[in-house]
Amino acid sequence: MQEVKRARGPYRSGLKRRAKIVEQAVEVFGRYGYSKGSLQEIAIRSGITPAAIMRHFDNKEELLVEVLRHWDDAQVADEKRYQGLAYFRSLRSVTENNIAHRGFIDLYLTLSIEASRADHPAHPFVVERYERTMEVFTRHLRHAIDNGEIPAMDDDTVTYEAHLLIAVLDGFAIQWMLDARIDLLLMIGTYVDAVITRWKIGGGYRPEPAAEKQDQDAG
Amino acid sequence: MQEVKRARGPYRSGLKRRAKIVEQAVEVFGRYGYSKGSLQEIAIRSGITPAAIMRHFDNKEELLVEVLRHWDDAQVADEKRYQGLAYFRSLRSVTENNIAHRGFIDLYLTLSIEASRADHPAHPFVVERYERTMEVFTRHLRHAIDNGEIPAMDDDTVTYEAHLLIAVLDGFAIQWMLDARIDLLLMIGTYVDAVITRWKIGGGYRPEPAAEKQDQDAG
DNA sequence: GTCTATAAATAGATAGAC
DNA sequence: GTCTATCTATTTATAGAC
Repeated sequence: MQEVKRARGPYRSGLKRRAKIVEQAVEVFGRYGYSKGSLQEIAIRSGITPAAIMRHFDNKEELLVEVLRHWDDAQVADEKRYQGLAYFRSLRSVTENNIAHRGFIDLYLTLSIEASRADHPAHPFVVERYERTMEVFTRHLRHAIDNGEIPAMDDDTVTYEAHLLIAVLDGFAIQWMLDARIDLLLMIGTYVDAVITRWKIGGGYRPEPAAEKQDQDAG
Repeated sequence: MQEVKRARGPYRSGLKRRAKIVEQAVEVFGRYGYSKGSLQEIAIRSGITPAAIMRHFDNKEELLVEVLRHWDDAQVADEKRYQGLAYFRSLRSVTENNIAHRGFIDLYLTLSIEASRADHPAHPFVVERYERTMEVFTRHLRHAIDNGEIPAMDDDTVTYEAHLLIAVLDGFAIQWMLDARIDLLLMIGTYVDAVITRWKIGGGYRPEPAAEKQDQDAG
């Protein structure tokens, strides 16, 4: 995380300062959200003044864009290294990495909620990132099916399992933010192992549109 | 939801106005969060001035407390009407109710993230509410076990399943906030049905502390 | 490239008239 | 009980010296 982009070019010190600002912005936006996270706070942490930040970024929104880009770079690294079930197993090490850089999880959750309104500067980014995650999850699940790692599922089930996995990851992250004592790695690892086992025995969850439930197994 | 507390006492009109303020505060805090949600916005929606709000509540934090109390009243209603698996089946109608009053879901998620810092005014409330939900879920799960509705699980599994259910509910809610077109009721209903089926066949998920996974089933 | 000083807008909160 | 007017603090952003 530190010492990235140690450029030897003509403006190396400028870039280092800029990287420092972005690094602190990740933490501040993660902690307080984009709206409430102030340039003042970011400036103090960077050992700088708000006015100096405005020399590096035209406005606050530009800084947010840079933060999101920085965040994305750190996340898409392992995406191509694993295929099928191996990809889902790798979510454990992804989680380890996220825990080590807590600012990113804070930022992700905070922005996911804050940017749910369409007029938020980060809204298009958050929506696009969510759709990309859905695409990645469904692709690897289909890959696992096509290669015989797990039995077939229909399209609705594949889509639902992807939604469910994202929900579990996000939901556990919320619990971890609320109480850092919980073992996030264990909870996510347990789910990943369990869901892979479930997929292998053909136990994908299939959404059934409003079947007028009879509660027939109630007593 | 409307017309609660139609008091016939000496100060009935005052209470009606106060209720109106709280009602609008739920929506504003839900939409923008507590910090960014302004008294100005609440005042305009209530057809009133910010100064008038301060006559009803000593400060902004007092208003938040009232909002949380109001929210809680609406939620704990059905808690005692169902036991064991029937309680988990009732989560479907709870979801229907939540969808009908979107402001509460917004408020819950927004505050869960925003109030994760210990210095937030709503932090103790959010933590306590989370622990209460854990207690309710584990109690009903144990009730289902004790009454023979489902096979036994060890304590760690019961706890994990409660964490997991909360994560799924929260995670799906996030997705719904980000894209209101998804069928939240179907997604939650599908999980509830599936997890009950899974519990019945003795398929509770059991967390296994760091067993130095061998990846032996990798392919 | 960073600083000090400051502008312009908005926040929560108070005073006092009615 | 609600209003107008105002206070203080904080926000993003700009101007200009160094």
